[in-house]
Amino acid sequence: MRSALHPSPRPTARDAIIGAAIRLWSRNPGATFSEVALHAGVGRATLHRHFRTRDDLLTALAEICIEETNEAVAAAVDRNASASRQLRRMFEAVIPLGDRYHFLYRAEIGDEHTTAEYRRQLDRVGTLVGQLKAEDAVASDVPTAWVVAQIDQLIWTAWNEVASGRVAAADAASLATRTLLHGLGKEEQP
Amino acid sequence: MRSALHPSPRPTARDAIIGAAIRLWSRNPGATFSEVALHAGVGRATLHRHFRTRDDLLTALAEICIEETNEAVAAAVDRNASASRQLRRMFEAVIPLGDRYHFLYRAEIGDEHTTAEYRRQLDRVGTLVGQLKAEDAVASDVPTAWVVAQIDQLIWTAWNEVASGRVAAADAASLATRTLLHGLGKEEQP
DNA sequence: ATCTTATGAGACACTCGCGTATCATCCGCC
DNA sequence: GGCGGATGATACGCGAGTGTCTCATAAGAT
Repeated sequence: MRSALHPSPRPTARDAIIGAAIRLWSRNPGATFSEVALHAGVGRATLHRHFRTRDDLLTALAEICIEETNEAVAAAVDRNASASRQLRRMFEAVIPLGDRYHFLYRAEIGDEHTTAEYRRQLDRVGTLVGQLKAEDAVASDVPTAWVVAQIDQLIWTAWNEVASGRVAAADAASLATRTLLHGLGKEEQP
Repeated sequence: MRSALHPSPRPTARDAIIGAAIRLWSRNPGATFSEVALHAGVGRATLHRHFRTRDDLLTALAEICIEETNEAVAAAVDRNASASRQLRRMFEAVIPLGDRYHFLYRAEIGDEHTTAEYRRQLDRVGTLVGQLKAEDAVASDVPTAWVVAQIDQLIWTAWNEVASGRVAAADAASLATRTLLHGLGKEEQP
């Protein structure tokens, strides 16, 4: 247990590692533990002191991502607003996080607690989809799972296109909302 | 060039390898060369005889996928039909292939020829998007890159949902078309 | 100044997957 | 029956990545 006077062991080191890992694995998901240490300006031994194994670091990042996502959504979404407005705000809150966490998309997280937490996020999206259907913003004959999958993919695609410079970051959230709710057809667009 | 008398070296072996690799890597992209050999009912040495390295096998599968996809699309699409109809037929033709080739989605193919061929496929989709815009099936203010990315993602998502049993295979193509062109909103649907 | 603590550098052993080589065997074909 | 090509089993060496350990050192706290 750490004393209150030493809130954490040299916060800078841990943060440097996390930052470097995110930056590195975003570009190369297969990057070595040694490379992470190198880019963090830290010895490999030190890295192992903070995160015993590679998986430990990975799951730590996943939990940070989930936490940060939850906070961003909670801060942005007004639960009294309409579901479609909530959706829009959610996109706006989450898409900017993509450049930090998109590499987790295909990461294999073994940790139970983390995967459970992720499922809860998807469940919350499922609830939102239910509300969207209730207020006729989404057709009720479309499987909820399909809508949830689309929202997930939309977030990823949005980040990907923004990162590659093909789409402006400012446009991404509205493009995503529009794609989901109204599609890319010409007729009838809000 | 192989003699006509020996059309190919024991076609069964090569085919068994390809089939096993597809099946195995679909479930576990990181599966070992040895595991592929095992599931193919073939010695690891034999596997190396047919495909010298792991990458050789991977790129071979990628080329097979591209080839098969091209053929499926060519057979299904009537180039005289409307662009939106072509899109629909493309979805119908390609989505069933997903269960065999979806694992290539995140595979890192180094081979130049293969990646070039893939780019040509995307370019062809881009051309189709241009036609969609020309006939006002897709709004012209939406970046073409975004539409192409959506089509790509739609194909992947469609397979994924079908494979997990959350969406019926028969519905996937029309869901994808509808999602892209009209979105999942309730109002105004064809 | 001293003592604690985190750190960096490096060495070490271990595992795993890959690629190669060897040899006996089996099958189809002449 | 004999021959040649393909195969299976096996062994070997190699390199990469990982996790552990030790020891000297630098930074901070008391």
